[in-house]
Amino acid sequence: MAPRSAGKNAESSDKVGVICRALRRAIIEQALEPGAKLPEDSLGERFGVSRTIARHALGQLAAEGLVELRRNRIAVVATPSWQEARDAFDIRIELERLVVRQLAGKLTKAQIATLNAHVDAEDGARDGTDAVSIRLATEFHILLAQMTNSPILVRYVSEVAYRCCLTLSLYSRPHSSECAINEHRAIIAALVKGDEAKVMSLMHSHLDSVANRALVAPAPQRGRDLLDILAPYADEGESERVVKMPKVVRAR
Amino acid sequence: MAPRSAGKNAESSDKVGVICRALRRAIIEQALEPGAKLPEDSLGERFGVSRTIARHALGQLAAEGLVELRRNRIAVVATPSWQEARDAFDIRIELERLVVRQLAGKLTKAQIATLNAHVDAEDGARDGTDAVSIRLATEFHILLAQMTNSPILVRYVSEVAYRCCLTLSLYSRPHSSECAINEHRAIIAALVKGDEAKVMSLMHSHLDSVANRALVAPAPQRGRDLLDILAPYADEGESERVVKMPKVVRAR
DNA sequence: AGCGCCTGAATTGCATGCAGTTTGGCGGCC
DNA sequence: GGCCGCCAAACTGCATGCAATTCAGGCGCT
Repeated sequence: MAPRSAGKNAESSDKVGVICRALRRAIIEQALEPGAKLPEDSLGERFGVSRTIARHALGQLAAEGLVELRRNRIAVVATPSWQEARDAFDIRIELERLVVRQLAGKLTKAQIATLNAHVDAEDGARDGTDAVSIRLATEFHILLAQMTNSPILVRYVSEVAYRCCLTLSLYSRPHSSECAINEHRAIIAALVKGDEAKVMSLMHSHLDSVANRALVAPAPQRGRDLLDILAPYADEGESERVVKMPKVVRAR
Repeated sequence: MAPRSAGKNAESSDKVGVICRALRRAIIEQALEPGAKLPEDSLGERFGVSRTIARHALGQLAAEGLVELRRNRIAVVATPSWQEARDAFDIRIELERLVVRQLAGKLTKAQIATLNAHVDAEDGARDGTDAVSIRLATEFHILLAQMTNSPILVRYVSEVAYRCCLTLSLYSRPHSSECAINEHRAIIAALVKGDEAKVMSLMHSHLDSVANRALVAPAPQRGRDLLDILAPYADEGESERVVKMPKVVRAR
């Protein structure tokens, strides 16, 4: 909540940053599904800025892998392939092992309190929407990364975590996140105890289980990613030759 | 060399991409030292585009951590702190272990040939400038990452490798890179042999040795990063109250 | 001489305008 | 009826212009 004076990257306090954060959040809360169109005009209008700024924001998000930018085409929310999702989780596991390795036994009391408070919040939001639960769970991991005081690590963990979030909305069954909360508690406990090996294996299995629960199977027989792209829209417009986008930018 | 149809990110074939690649290369070859100013006009003029495009390119590079963007201030080539450099190498080690783990024993003949050719090129460039050697060594690692066919991994390894390059120009002694070449050859051999554990430990020690050779010491008594920032300019303009930038954007 | 203010040049922040490309739908043709 | 080509609308790619901010140097004051 605090302004977080640590430099972060190129989007603090300016309008581009506002748009980026808003879109990121909308994406990970699945208000914007993969494949949703993001026209520069609509974005600019929605946020009260010109296309130039909206465009710049899209560029940043594309660099993070959250949106896809094709030349002369409307930007869309990224639709990672199943393989990319798998890769993202692999990378995430390694990065987060690094995080907890650096953190084991080195947490301050205040940090421990912060983490516990966050997990309590996760617990409290259990009866809310799935989207909020997912966001909070993701933010727990980012919170951990931030405690390493390594901006680079924060950036990479954040990015890859967001990316994983994105894939959850594509390939995941509606899952209960209770176990995740317990696993978060276990990780905090191990971190406090300072057992480096333990906490690394906990984190590993935690992420691995999330990945396995989420990335159920390569889908029926997905030889083409076209199927993946159409998957979210399979429940309506089945008689049309070409599937129209059910929701565009959601506002206006 | 092929157009590489794989989407990559938001900067293929457009002018922004050209500028990004040029600047990246200039930075890792140390033609642009950390702290060098990058005014939008000069960039635009140099590349024959408008400020808008130059600005966008700077945004992308900032997202990669190669340039620093401060509001209302001229963009500069990033000057990572010693700690950030250390962190970058830590992350890089983990990521590249992941790379070689996926690659061990799975290289095609063509890939092996490509790798060997690259190392030969490194060898051939040994009597060239240091900058070229460093670039080639870095590109070897990126080449490896590309062979995983994981775009995400490619992106992260590239970024972090570039970042490490950047730090080399700040904290490294002029080192001979011959040993690095031999280590590269050893890694290829182990990859071909398919010994996963061996290749991972080789990669680990390879990067670790580079890091240790490079990041010699925390510098005299760097309580302030101001010292780090001024370090590259310590050899001239010593009588001035405020140090002027020795070289601006190098062209015009 | 040293210090601070003040002013102009340099530079960024951002919106707008125009040109080129894609899109989607309509009408004609087979 | 189905298919192909054309056309207008939508959208992006990019440059330019204007306002706001920073920066550098000079001037006056102490």
